[in-house]
Parts: sequence; C-alpha cells; structure tokens
Amino acid sequence: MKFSQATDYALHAMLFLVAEAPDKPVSVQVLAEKLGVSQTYLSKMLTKLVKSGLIHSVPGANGGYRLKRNREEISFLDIIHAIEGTASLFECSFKHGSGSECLIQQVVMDAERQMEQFLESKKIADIAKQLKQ
Amino acid sequence: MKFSQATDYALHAMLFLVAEAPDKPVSVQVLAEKLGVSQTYLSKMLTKLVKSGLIHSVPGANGGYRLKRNREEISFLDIIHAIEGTASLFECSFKHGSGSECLIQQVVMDAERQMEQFLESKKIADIAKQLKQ
DNA sequence: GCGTGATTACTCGGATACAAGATGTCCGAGTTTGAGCGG
DNA sequence: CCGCTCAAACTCGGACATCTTGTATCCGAGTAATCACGC
Repeated sequence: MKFSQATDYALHAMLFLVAEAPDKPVSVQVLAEKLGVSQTYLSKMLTKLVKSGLIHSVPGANGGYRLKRNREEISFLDIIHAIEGTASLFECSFKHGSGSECLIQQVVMDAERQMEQFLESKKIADIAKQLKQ
Repeated sequence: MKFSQATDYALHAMLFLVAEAPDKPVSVQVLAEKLGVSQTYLSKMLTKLVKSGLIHSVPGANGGYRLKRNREEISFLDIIHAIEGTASLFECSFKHGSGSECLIQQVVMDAERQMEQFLESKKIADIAKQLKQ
C-alpha cells in the first residue's frame, strides 16, 4: 500500500504547469527535463491527466500540454484519482451472512473518505503560490 | 495504491479472535477454515501480528494464537501497520533546492495522518460488540 | 507572391520488457501435550 | 503407579513458485506548423 511513483510525477508536473506555464503548452520533452524523469513514461501520466479533463493536449509542432480553464479548482485528489483510479482502497473478500455489509469494510472506507476530503480541500494552485513567495 | 488482501485476512482474523475466542488459543487450521482461506498463507499474517505484539503464539499441541491482554485497545491502525508496515504512503523522489522540504509531500503526508487518526480511534472490540447484538 | 507539398516537432496508442511485490505452497525444525509402555 | 519415551499436534522460518502490477522503453500513426519549391 503505497502511492505510485507515477502519482509523484503527475503531481510535480501539474505543479510546474500551474506555477510556471499556466497558458502556453509545454512539451513532454521540456517537462521531463525539468523533473529529471523519462519522457516516454511521463507522457503516459499526462495522457491520464488529459482523459480526466485536468489538462489539454495540443498536437503538432509547438504543441504540448496545457492547463484547462478551471486551474484554480484542481485539487490533489483530482490528480491522484486521475493516476491511481477512483476504486476503493479496500474491498472485503468474505461473504457475510444475510446480505449485511462488512463492518470492517465500512470502517476502512470511512477512513479513506477522511483522507480524500483532506486531499480534495488542498488545491495545487495554493501550493504554487507558496512556492513563489 | 490498495490495501493488500493480507490486511483483509488479518482484520477478519483479529475480529474473530476478539469476538469468539478472547481467551483460548485458536489454531491456524480452525481460523483458516472459518475465514475460508489458505492455512499456510494466513499463518504468515499471524506471525506478523505476533511480531507486532497484538497476539500471542502458543506452540505445541492444543496450541494456536491467542489475544494479548490489551484486547480492548487494539485499533484498526495497529493491525494495518502490522501487515502493511509503518512506512509513509508517499515519498517525493525529486531534489528540491536549498534543503527545503517538498510541499507536495507535506500535503499528502498530512492527508495520510488524517486517515491514520481515524483508524487509530476505531477499535476492533467495538466492531465485535456490534456484531453480537 | 502564392499555393502546394515535404519536413519537422509534437502527441497518441499499442506492444513489449523487466523488476518488484503480493499471493500462495512446501518442507524441515522446534515445542508442548498426551498416550503407551516398562519397571 | 510412576517415569520414560515416542508420537501427534501445533507453530516457526526459510525456500520456492506464480501472478499481477508498476516502471520503463520502443515504434508506428496521426496532426499541426513551418519551410521549400515551383509556377
């Protein structure tokens, strides 16, 4: 149980876009160089971010990836969900009698919700502001 | 990023011990049969629970696993930490200039702490009581 | 000078490779209980 | 009846096998901008 490296990449890539290039598209090449990671692997993460509607891809020459309009509203949870998926962290694999739900699962899912609420309240834009000052 | 099946096993095994056999040692064989999982794999989880000080192992005939004294105080977090380890869920892999810490990492670790506080407040014994009524 | 085509700089998606971790099995060693047997 | 031995019922730990997932690379296809060339 750990957040994947991919999430780390995605969070830093988004932070870079918000902080340094809110309007111009940035190519994978530049982004990967800034972060010091592989281009091809980073591009997979960016593709996921596009599919989740957080950023926009601009094909062709001078293309790259650009933030969407709602940049102030992008939360940590949005990015994490884009990479890790939205599935629950815990799923009970036992059959409990008479259709009743698993109490253990309920507790763990409540705990998960605590974390998600926190991550939803934290916006990438706030971190970008802290960086600049 | 998911809780492992092993955690699922361990939580249910502990719930069984607290609810049904607070004093007598229970063998892996019986426990595995109740849960419907493999004996040998379950025993690995129980070994981890022993090393974390949550249960006690009784070797020899009529042996098995027995709860320790502080059974009322065992939290979900104790069990999860025993199986998954206590390492942080997130570790930033980038070098940030001038010794400053990664702001992203701080946010995610704070979120993790939210979840852990919740899991620490939930005791297995409370769930056992709910089951009985 | 203007349109047309070729080249270039990108993204996109699939196929592949590799390593690590989760899951599960097997077996030998150690430990306690209890039964059996000889005195 | 007492004590000794031995077998049975357990846990413990390591070695091993397998499968999934994360990480990473490579390549061909598609797309847009820019450059070159011919008229």
